[in-house]
Amino acid sequence: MKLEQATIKDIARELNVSSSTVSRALKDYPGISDETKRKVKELADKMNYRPNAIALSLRKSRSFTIGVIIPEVVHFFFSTVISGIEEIAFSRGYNVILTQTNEKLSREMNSVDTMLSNQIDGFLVSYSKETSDFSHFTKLLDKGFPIVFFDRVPDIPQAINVTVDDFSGAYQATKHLIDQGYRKIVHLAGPSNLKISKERERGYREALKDAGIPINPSFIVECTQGTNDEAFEITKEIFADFSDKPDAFFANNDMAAVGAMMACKSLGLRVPEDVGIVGFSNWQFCSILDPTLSSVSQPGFNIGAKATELLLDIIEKKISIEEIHNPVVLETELLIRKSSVR
Amino acid sequence: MKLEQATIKDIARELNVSSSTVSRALKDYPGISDETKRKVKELADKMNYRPNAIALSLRKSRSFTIGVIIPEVVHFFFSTVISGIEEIAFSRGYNVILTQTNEKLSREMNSVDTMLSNQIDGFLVSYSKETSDFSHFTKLLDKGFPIVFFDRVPDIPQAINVTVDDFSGAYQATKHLIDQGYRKIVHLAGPSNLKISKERERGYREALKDAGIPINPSFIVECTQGTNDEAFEITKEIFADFSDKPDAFFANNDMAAVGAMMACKSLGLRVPEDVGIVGFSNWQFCSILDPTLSSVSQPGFNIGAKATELLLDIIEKKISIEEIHNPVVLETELLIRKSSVR
DNA sequence: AATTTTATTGCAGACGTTTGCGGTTTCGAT
DNA sequence: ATCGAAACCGCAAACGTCTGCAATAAAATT
Repeated sequence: MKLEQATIKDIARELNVSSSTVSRALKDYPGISDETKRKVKELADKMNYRPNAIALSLRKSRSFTIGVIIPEVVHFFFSTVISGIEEIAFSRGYNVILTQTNEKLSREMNSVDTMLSNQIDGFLVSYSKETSDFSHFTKLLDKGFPIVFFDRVPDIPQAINVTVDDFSGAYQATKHLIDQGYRKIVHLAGPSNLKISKERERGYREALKDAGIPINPSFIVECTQGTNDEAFEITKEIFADFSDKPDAFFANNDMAAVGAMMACKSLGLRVPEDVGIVGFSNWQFCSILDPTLSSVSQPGFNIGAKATELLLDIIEKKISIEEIHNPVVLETELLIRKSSVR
Repeated sequence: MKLEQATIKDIARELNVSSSTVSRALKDYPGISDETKRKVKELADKMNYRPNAIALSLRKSRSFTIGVIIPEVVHFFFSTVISGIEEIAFSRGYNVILTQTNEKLSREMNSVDTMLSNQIDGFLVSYSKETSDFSHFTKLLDKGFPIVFFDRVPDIPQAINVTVDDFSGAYQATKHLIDQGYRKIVHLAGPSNLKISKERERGYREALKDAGIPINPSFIVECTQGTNDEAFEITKEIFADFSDKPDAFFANNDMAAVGAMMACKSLGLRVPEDVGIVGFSNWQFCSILDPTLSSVSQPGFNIGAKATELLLDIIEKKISIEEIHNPVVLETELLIRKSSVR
């Protein structure tokens, strides 16, 4: 079922000129008569000529395609990032090829391989939860291959990273809870091998410290899954087990916050009167919950857009890797809604 | 910054054989001595040889890449579909290249063009709201180029479509409301140029008809945007303007249902006691709303998976286009939650 | 020893483009 | 009439891979 696409050769044959002439005419090279250019362009139009990008890629060893590797597509944050990536890539004439790792390292490595053999010009990656060894990336980085990491970024010197200010977001969120009079704040933390989790926890700790509130280690609970069911169970256990009941939750992500909220409701606790809750990420649903959920917004679209701009600038050598000494950190913003204001 | 990838030629030079021999050895062609094969493979391994997919594509005029065109990535339903697409494509050795149209026809046509010039093997498309002329697709279809449409599908004979049973889902939802004793059911409809909107409305009408409830045309209101804000306003207007107040809402999508729910709450109406609400799509947030939102679930992942399987089967000529006489219709399922049970 | 078979490899051209370099016209100037 | 310079165009090679065909060498057959 192949499409019989017209090629430069076809045009050349029809017009009794060489393919070089056609190629040059189409590109308005100097040294081709206006008459020839006109004829070539006319025929090209008529034959519906479309340059074969594959042949071009081979010739130039460039594909004008970037590879995106993310853990999961079905995720509000990541889909927003993709949108940002797609937008910039499209406007600058690049294609986006996409794979999700489903949080599996093996698949991540596999994807890197097939994308490389497809001659992509660079990578945009947010690595999987399983990834702790980055050699499949450092090997490439060391050869000068363009890679930009976003959101989940590795702690290696060569890497170019685009992140949000997790620390500040978490700090603001916790401080806000304190300002509202909450004192016994539980932190539903994320997987400890992710830098973002650590940063958010650090923000939480710092805010407590600055307010002179002692940190209760048992108030920091790791939610490895990050699902609302998990957080629901954990929250119920907390209220059942602890003699010192908490009066607020700062969750590592919105889903966990929802779980906590649901658990509180099921225990007859009112939000925000009895318990304050703040999430992280500002997913779509925050504003339609009851009560609406306060959350730290991450500019997903901008992350994608910024990372792509950086990558393309590097690919097109508009900037050198050395220029980007320090990581790009985008601002987070605490959106205060009803769940944390009493 | 190009990656100095080892090529077949490099291996050939090193081993003092021709590139043909290397090519054949790597593929275990007959007629190459085991000794040569061993040496070639060893060196290929050592040199970290990776076949150049671009060169292959050029040679075979096949790219093992499929193009996906969707209106928006940041959309629970579509991201789920993408996930299904990605899963099947990956397992069958295909790449996925993605673009979003942002509901713009011009961008849709543009994407078709650049993907074609990238020699993709086939298309997976859900067209934009602006698209009413399908000539950019029919031109290809007539030449036998593989395209599978999903969700938003055109009503043209050549097209191969994967949809869900919108009619049945809407029918079930409406019937459920009737069974629960609601009588004055408003339908928040979708854009009328989309087939899915029409099907859903048809299901709504049919269910009313079968129950012997007369259809009130003013109870069918088009929500062109499909946002909760829009539905919020529309719902408030309905309660303000109509002397005959409705007691239930069946929305074309979940966001509209949320808008209706919020409007009801703001008017002091209780859900589900005073007003029953059912949405469509079963977005993630349905089960975390208060009350939880009944909705018709669309198997997004399966839609993506099924559409991709079909497309790849056609590409690989496992099935002929003629074989697929009637469209693939996947089942929808009404998930009854609290918002519609009194 | 001559001939055929078999096993193993190489040549060359193709996929569609681009591009350095050289070739042919044409024309004005001497 | 001769020369030089524009102006215009074509040749051929290259990107990396595959493959039909031919070639060579070695082994088997007569």
